[in-house]
Amino acid sequence: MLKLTRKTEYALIALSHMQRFTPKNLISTKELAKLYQLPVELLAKTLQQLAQAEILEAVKGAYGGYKIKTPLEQINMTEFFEVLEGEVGLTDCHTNTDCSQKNLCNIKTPMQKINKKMRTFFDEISLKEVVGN
Amino acid sequence: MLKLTRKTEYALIALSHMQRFTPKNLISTKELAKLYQLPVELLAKTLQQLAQAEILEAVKGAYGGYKIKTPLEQINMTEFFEVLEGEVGLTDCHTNTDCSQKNLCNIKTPMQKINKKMRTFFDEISLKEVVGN
DNA sequence: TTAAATACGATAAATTTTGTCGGAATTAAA
DNA sequence: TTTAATTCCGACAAAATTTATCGTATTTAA
Ligand code: SF4
Ligand code: SF4
Repeated sequence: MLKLTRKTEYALIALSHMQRFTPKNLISTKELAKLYQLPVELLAKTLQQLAQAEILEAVKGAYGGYKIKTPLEQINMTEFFEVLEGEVGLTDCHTNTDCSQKNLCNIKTPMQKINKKMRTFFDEISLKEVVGN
Repeated sequence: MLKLTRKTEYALIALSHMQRFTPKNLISTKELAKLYQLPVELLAKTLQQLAQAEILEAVKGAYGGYKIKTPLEQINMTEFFEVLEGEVGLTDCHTNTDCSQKNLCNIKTPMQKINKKMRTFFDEISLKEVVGN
C-alpha cells in the first residue's frame, strides 16, 4: 500500500542515469540493465512506455537506444505515475465501476477530496526533483 | 500502486459509521458487516487491530462490540495507515534490507526526501477529515 | 449454562506484480 | 546485401501480496 511498483522504480533509476550521464547521447536498455542489475525485459517495456509518452526519445536499430526527450523539470509526478500505472488516487470509485460497496459506501465523498489533494501533492513534485542531481 | 487496501477502506467505513451513528454506543463486527456488505472475518481482524492501537475500545462477550476510543481529530493518516499497513513511504529502503538494487541504486537519497514529504502530507490529514461528517 | 461477542492463528483463493519468452520491425555498419 | 544490435509488442509463467475463509479459544451478559 502506497508503495511504488518495481517498474516505476526502474524507470526512475533509468531516468536518473540518463539525466546525469547521457543527457545528449543514447543509451540502450541492455546497458542500463547491466549497470543497475535490472531485469532487461521489464526495463525494456518500461522504457517503451516512457517513449510512447514522449518522456524519452527512442532510436531503433543497431546503435540505437533512448535519451530524455522532455526536460524532467517539465514533468510532474502525477503525470509520470499515470504513464506507468493507472490514475493517481487512494481509491478508484470514479473510474472503476466494479466496487461492490459503491452504493452503501459512506466514505466516497471525503475520499474524492483526499484523492484530489494527493494529486495536487504529486503535481507539485517534478520528476527532476525525484531523480535527484 | 498508491491505492488503499480493502482492509483500510473497511476500517474507514466502519469508523465513519461509528462516528456518525454510534459514538457513545457499542456496535458489533457482525452488524457493521451486514450494514455495509463487508466480509465479516476480515472486518473483524481489522477492528481488532484498531482496538490494539487504542483507536477503538473493544468490549468482549455477549452484547459487546466496539466504539471509538480516541477522538478521530487526534489521529492523523500516517498513524492510521501504519496501524493497518506497514510504514508510510513510496519505498522501503530504510526498513527493508532485501532490496537487491540497494548498492547500485541512484535514487535512494532523493526518495528519502519524497518519503518524508509524503509522511508530512498524511500527518496533516486527520482521520476525522477522511471519515467525513 | 448458554449465546453472542472479541481474539488469534492457520490456510486457501484471488488478484496483482514481476519476470520471461518468442518473434517482428528497424537500421547502422560490415 | 547481409548481419548484428536494437526497439517494439503480445502472450505467458512465476512470485508475491492481498483478500477471504475456517477453526478454535476466551470473555461475559443474561
Ligand atoms: S466506493 Fe467506497 S469502498 Fe468503493 S472504492 Fe470508493 S471509497 Fe472505496
Ligand atoms: S534502494 Fe533504490 S531500488 Fe531499492 S527500495 Fe530504495 S529506492 Fe527502491
